[in-house]
Amino acid sequence: MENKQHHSPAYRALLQAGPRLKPLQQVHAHLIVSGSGRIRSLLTKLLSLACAAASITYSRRLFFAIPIPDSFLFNTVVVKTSKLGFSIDSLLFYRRMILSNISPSNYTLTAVIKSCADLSALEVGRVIHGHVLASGYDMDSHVQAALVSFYAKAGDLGVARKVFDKMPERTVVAWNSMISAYEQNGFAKQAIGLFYLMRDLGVEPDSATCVIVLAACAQSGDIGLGNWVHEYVVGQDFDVNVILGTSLINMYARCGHVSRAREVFDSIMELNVVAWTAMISGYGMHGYGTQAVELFNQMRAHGLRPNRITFVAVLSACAHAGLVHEGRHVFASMRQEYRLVPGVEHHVCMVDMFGRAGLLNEAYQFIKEVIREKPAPAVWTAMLGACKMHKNFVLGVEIAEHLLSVEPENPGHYVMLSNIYALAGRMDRVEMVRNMMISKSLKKEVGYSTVEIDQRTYLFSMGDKSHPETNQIYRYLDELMSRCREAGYVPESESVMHEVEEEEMEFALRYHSEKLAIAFGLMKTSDGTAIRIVKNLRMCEDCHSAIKFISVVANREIIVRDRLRFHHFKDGPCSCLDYW
DNA sequence: TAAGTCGAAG
Repeated sequence: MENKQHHSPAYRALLQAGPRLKPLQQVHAHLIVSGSGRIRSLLTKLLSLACAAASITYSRRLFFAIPIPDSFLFNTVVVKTSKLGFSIDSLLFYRRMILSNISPSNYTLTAVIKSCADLSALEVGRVIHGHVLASGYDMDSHVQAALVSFYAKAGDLGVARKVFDKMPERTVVAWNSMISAYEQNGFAKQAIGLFYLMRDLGVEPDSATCVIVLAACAQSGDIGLGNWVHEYVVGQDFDVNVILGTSLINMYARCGHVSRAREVFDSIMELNVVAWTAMISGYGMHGYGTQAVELFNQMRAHGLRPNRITFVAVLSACAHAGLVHEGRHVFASMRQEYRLVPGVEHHVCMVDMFGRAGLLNEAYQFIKEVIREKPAPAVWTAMLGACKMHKNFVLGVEIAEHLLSVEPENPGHYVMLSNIYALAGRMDRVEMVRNMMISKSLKKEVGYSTVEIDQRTYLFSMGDKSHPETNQIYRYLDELMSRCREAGYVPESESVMHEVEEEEMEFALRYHSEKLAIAFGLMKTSDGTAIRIVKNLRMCEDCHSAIKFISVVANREIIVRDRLRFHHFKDGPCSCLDYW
């Protein structure tokens, strides 16, 4: 590989071809004809460009035509395939490299660790971690950062943190990896905590940090930090590209500020499908179905091709806004215009849409006629929700029992069945289902709500007594509820199982976490301030009805984000129009 | 002759 060879006409021809398949193949043919088809340096450059051209088939053919690949060749092919997302190929080349007794470099190792991360291949990754230790590259900062994100993606947060803690010096990328590890595994609070620690230690966030932290803000509803990050982005003059922009859209939408989300959306120069989908779903979760459908149509008019996720967003927007006609139309266009085969998630949206609208027959017909193969449990779950909402006990019980037979370990089905029995007044059956749950030691996910007051977040769970002002909060809530009753609120006895296992029914209903959080919010803020609640589960019907009354008697706007969507309560009615 | 971190729904 002498310098003058770099300037050879053949080499220059390769450079001129660049990472483009056709020109490369032309030069390759020329090399063979002119007799220089076996020169190692030329082949190496050719292979490297073929990889860069993202042509995995051609790259593979080239590689296997080279008799004894050297370490540089192996490196090239492992690194490039990993980067292009051909993770399995990259691992296969790596194995071949090891078998050929060629030691991997730190570059090779970071690449294969990334491949394992993309594949969530925990076992293979562990083996490669062994190679890292054996090769002595365990102190390389790139390798370490890759390991942190690998363990996070493969689901072992503990080891990820261990690797992170052992790093002698942490680059901003290492911090990003670890913060993202928490965020991706649903620990938004820990992610945000680590972000504050990073700042305290004087590490400057970069634009990737912002993307990650915005996702954590979206997850936990932390609008305070979300706003701060947005200001930081502007202050640092970061390029608000489509990735950062989409993160901002998502954060604002999920923190309840749809109009801010829209402002960001309108400011993005190169909108892609992901950005459009984020905005559509933002409208959907606030119940703005018409805007969601309108934006969907604009997106199509711009010539962008919606993907499966876009369809989930539009269809669920239709479901949450009662737009049955539009939803039908959109669903039909999936196949007809885009040749996309609807999946379980789309079927669920449709059944949900019919169900919420009270069209139980249409929902049932859809399941029987449109879904050809055996309907997935999720589809039946949506149907079951509709039965509960519209009090069709006979069908509801039938479906719930079917679901229990297919998924006997899913606590949600027991809860639903129990609730339906409760609605039908069959308290004996309610008791029975509960006992089944207890005997199987199944636990429903614990519900909690948070409320933000003066930039601080307070967390409440059902019947929570951990707060120092517990007595005042409960007294305030009791007084509030009695004023609601005077105004016409009637507590419902259904949905008791929503978050409760053993507590007494009435106690449970009265002290659901969102009511506690609202009571605290009302106590601590002045008239005119909107109360913002984030809840991890769906709200039960009793709370939904109670909050309508609270918004009247306390004369406050109350905004609740539950697992699925937003509810804006103002002077009585809720923005979801009871489509929830 | 190169690398590690980041986006949409459920």
